[in-house]
Amino acid sequence: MNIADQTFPAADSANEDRAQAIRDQLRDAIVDRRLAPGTKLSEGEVGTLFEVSRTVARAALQMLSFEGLVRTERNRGAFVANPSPEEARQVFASRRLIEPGIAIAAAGRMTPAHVVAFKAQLDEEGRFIVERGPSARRSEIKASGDFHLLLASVAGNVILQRFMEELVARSSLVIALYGRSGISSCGHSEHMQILEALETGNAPRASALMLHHIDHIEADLDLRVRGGPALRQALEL
Amino acid sequence: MNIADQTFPAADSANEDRAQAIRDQLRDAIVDRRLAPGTKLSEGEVGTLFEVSRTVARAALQMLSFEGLVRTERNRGAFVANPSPEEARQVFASRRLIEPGIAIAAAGRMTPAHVVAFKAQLDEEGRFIVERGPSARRSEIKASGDFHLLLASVAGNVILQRFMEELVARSSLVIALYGRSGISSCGHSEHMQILEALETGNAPRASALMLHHIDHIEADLDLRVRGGPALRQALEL
DNA sequence: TTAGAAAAGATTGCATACGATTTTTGCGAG
DNA sequence: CTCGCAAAAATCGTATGCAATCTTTTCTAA
Repeated sequence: MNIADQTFPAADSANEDRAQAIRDQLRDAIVDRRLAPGTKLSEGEVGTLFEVSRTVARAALQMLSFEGLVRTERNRGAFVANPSPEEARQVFASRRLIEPGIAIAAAGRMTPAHVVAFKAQLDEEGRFIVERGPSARRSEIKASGDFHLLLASVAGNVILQRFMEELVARSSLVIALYGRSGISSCGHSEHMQILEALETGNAPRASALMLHHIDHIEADLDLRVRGGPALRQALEL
Repeated sequence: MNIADQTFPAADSANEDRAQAIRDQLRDAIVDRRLAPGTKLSEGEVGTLFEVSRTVARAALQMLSFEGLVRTERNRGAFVANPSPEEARQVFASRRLIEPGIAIAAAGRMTPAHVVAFKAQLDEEGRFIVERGPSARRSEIKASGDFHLLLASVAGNVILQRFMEELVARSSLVIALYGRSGISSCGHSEHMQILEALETGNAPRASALMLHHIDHIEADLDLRVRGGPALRQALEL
């Protein structure tokens, strides 16, 4: 696996917790689907990959399990989460509840610098959409999530920001699992509309657009159980 | 079945993760104000107290730091969180955003068993209010939080439920820090009104009542900085 | 007397070791 | 050939040890 392809520990992350750095890399790998749901992440393996002891690897896995990206079973190990359709629905129900409010808060705090950041974000997003292929699709899902994270950071509530980080990460997993193909071009245009509403300070419109946007994302999922949940459970791993 | 499982942490949690059991006890102590904000929680001390190694104590502290109840500083240790007024405002802003939606969801899922559980909860809450004294006041804060947690469990979204657990725990800390005295009797009656709306399936009313209730809780805080934030920062441990 | 530096002490970060539990493998009986 | 069972391997849970870092104390010099 090329998950730990970071050569030098950057000066910044060397000063920080190594477990946190490993968590970030693993999270990226999970959200990008380089690690498939259900993949076993043994402490020893993660430790050797990142050249740390099991202690540190274990701490990283524990953090991911708090975020819901990894499920751990006692005396068995850690596995990349494999969210059920029901979990997927709850993720989007949570987003429907939270994100319109975040959009309203953000609309009242937009600065020109924020607008610039959003424009750059949307440009990047657009680049991945014109490309095709599995790699571009992964980047597209990630970039789409980054839009929502940027919005949450503008809203200025660190607690809600952390909630959104978790929800966006889990959404990426869900989209990768249950997503249909040709969705996100429409998502991109909706992001642009939302930015427009934010720029003009039209909070109600931004909020309503966000709600529709989330609905559209969820509507483009195929949440029917494939072959029944029991079978799925039995076959996984 | 949702409030009944708050029994003694004896046989069940001995079989479970010990770190989790320690986390629960520490969280209760923090929420109950038996551990004052700013108190140092050294790994060794926690370990000896609970008769486990530093490894296990460390894991428990890490969990609490994820929940925002404990703040850890590298190479310095863990301390009971000391939320700033700004953090307090963000906690309640988050609750204003999330809890009305939870009330709506819960209103659509109430069963007679839920009603019984709520009645029992409110009875207990009332008992602590007639009593006076610091111990009763702590129990009162905790019982008041339990009402909101029960509501979240009825709503049936495990993700939102976890968010609410964090928000309620942090709220308890904030109330203990910034709360004025004679607040909660009014809170109790509001809880009863909310239950009434839930029983009759009046979701909009339950939602509106919840919003007012949160406003009232926050209004009864004194969030003025005491002596300036710089001084506060300088003096605290 | 006080400022500053050096040593002592305490605490965390991390690695490693060992027992416990689970999973896999190997082998013989049916 | 399949099934069951026991031994082996793998993996986790936890304790402990050592080095690094931070804090406190102590000692010296202006």
